[in-house]
Amino acid sequence: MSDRARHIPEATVARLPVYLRSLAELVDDKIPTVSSERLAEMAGVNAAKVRKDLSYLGSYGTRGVGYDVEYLLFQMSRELGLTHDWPVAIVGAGNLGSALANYGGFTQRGFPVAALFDSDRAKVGQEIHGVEVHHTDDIAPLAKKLGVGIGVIATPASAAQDAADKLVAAGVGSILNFAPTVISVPEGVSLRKVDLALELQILSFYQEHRDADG
Amino acid sequence: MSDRARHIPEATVARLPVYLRSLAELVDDKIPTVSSERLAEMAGVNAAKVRKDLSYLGSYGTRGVGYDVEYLLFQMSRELGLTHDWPVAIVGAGNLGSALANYGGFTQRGFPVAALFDSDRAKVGQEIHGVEVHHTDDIAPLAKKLGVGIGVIATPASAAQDAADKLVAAGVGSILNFAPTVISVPEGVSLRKVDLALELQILSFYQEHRDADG
DNA sequence: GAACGCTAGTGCGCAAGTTCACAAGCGCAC
DNA sequence: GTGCGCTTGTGAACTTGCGCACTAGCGTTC
Repeated sequence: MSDRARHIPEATVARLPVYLRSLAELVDDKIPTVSSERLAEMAGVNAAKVRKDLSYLGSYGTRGVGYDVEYLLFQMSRELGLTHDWPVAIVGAGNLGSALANYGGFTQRGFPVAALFDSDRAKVGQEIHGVEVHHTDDIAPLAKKLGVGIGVIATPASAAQDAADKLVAAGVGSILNFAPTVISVPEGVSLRKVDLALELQILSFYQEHRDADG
Repeated sequence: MSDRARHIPEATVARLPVYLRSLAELVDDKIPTVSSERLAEMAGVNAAKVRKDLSYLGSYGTRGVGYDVEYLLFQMSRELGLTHDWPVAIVGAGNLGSALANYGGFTQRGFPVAALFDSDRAKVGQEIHGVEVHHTDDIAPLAKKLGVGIGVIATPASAAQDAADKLVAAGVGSILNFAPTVISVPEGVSLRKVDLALELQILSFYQEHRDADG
């Protein structure tokens, strides 16, 4: 069980939070057990996939019955590292950075915004949603001091790589990049990206080819 | 050439906008031709993958030389359907919806915000970034009238499915969902999702398992 | 015009991910 | 306690995607 936890496929990891959300809904509705089929429906995937995904966490189901919702929720939270908070640093206090800092969903889900950074000295010292803006030169000492493990890049594309380098230098192990550019990080650092324009362009492709393809 | 355009793999489609951005940079720098290797470096992928991806669009390269940047940029824009604007409708005029409407990047990249919708009558009639807020009941007639092909859902999770249904009823063929929930759409409608909390939870997993895995 | 250097295009084996289908096994009914 | 229905867990086939390594072919030099 704990042996195979080391080899959870990426695709499975990306689905775990979706299952987690579904389980949270079931807890709210006071539903004690759930079958893979029901969970699959809620998560928008195939039932076999649910069972295989969950099997990577261990054998937490009961044949003929299903999964104990609360127990599975706990085990999954533990596996995802959500039993404790992850202080987050946001680099870039422009429109997007401010919006993210103001967005309560982060703190609520265990990702409190511990610090904001910007390279514009005029912004340094300001408070956004109760978080003070610091200069990007201070990323390393401050992020370390605050125990930041996850960094969010909300800078313009031109400043993104520099922000990433500084976050990595500060010991940050995971980066979520909102800047519309490719950034590179050393091996061992996790990197994910969110690019709104890119998503729309992908949809544009399918929209453009809709008629032609039937 | 045009035969195979019908079968471009999803993974390739998702990378095309990244190449497009790289090509735009090259045009800005007045660089006339580019090799697959250089393009791969800029896009953060493998050179062979670049060549294979581009070959789905047609044989636009020259052996021994590389790709003509402007010509490839044009062909790719055409393929992605970016030679004309795609009016977008945003459902949900809360924090996120407003932020998206205020974000100039959409219009700039050919996705003008044609309409905003909200179920809260108090918000109807307000203007956000020059776009009037309409009631969600009016999605069908208005979206059709404005020629909206792509819809963005920025509602709370509880209202997301209803928003999707209304967009689909309005003839919208592609939906970008920001609500933290799974929504279902009829076959033939493209659906992509952006979920910030989910991304952070995925990073949390790798952060939590960093030490154990070496 | 022949030979060489360079780069696109692609066939093929491999890896990752998905799905089917079935065996294992739990709980309930009688 | 025996049998039946239900649901998990997983082996195995299949699909998709990746990347190496080779071939095709353009342009330039001599």
